[in-house]
Amino acid sequence: MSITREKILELGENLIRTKGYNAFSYQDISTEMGIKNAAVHYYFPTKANLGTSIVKTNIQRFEEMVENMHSLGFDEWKQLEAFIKIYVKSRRENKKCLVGSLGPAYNTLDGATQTELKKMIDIIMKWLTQILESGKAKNIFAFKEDTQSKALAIFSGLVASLQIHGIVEKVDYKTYSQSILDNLRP
Amino acid sequence: MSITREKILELGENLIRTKGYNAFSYQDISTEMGIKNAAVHYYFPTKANLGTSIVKTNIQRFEEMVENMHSLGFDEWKQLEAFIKIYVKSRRENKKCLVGSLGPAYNTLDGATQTELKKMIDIIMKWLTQILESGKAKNIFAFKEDTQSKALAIFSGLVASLQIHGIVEKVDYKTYSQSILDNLRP
DNA sequence: GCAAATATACTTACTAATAAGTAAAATTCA
DNA sequence: TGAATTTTACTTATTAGTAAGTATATTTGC
Repeated sequence: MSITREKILELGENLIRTKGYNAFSYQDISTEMGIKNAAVHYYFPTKANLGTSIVKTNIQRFEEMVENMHSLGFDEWKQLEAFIKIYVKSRRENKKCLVGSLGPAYNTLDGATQTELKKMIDIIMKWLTQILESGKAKNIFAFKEDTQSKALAIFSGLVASLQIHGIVEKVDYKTYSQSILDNLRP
Repeated sequence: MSITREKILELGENLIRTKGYNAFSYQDISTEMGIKNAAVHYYFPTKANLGTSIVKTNIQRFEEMVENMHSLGFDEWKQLEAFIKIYVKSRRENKKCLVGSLGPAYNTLDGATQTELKKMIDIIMKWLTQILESGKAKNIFAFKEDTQSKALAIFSGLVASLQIHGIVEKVDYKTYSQSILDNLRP
């Protein structure tokens, strides 16, 4: 795959995660890369196309991580820990996550982008629910709510706390993210 | 206060909460109201001005609600329940909350709007922390995490679950929001 | 091996639409 | 009347998107 294409995807993702989908333009990308905006259109004919590709790339990245964790024999605790680490890293880099960035703009997104975002959330939620379920069975996790609600609470908590932390620094993010795990301890 | 001004504020807030700050225009408001875009500029010279006013209105609304709950003698449980109800209502109306809508666009907002949004989050977080703290002391609530983290978890959970629920309907929102309270039961 | 054809990776130079914002005139209302 | 409100008629800037052209590789046919 082309290096230019890859760089556009990377820059586009960063722009979405720092300014939001409707606040970034092809000019932002082209200027940063020292190319013309038509060159960006060469790789991604429309902005919707670029947006969809960015979400697709993220789904792939997540699925590769899960596969990787399985092949490394990670247990449920270690898997959840690794997932939380993605958010700790995002916080450190002052970036929101893709779901939190695109979520509020959902109604303005192209149909294809909406479908991919929906798919992404679905994949993450399914994985998280399954991890919590089997972790509970093995007595690695303990919680009283139903698994779906617990999964949504954890995921939502990570997504929005990233946004809130980007605005007010109330609690240390590391402390907060650690409390998620502590709270699941049997 | 002018009825036109009030209607602009209301419409603006709805637009932010359904499309996001950077996706709505003065045209959206003026067309909907059957006036010209210059008339909107008469009340709110700039978009930043309108955005700031919308956040300020929301702060006021929240503070009035808290005052009202105090004068009605609501205990900590009832207060938290009332706060959660705001989110259940938003979900029913298919709207995100202001914090969740403006959060991802924070870096693109005007300085004054940023300040107000920061203030709003601060007020909500302080109130929530205090409710949890005194509720715990009275044995109305029980939780093991530190109060700040718990407050952030609850607030973040409400904010982002609204966004996620607007995209995928995994869990019934009522069930989810109920689990927040159930989880705090001693 | 080499010329012709074609694909790749762009640039130049636009267009059409929409954005925020403004100055001045017209209207409404008290 | 005079102040508040709203329209008319703009400007300026930016946006996504496109048509046409170019240099450089790469492939294909002979």
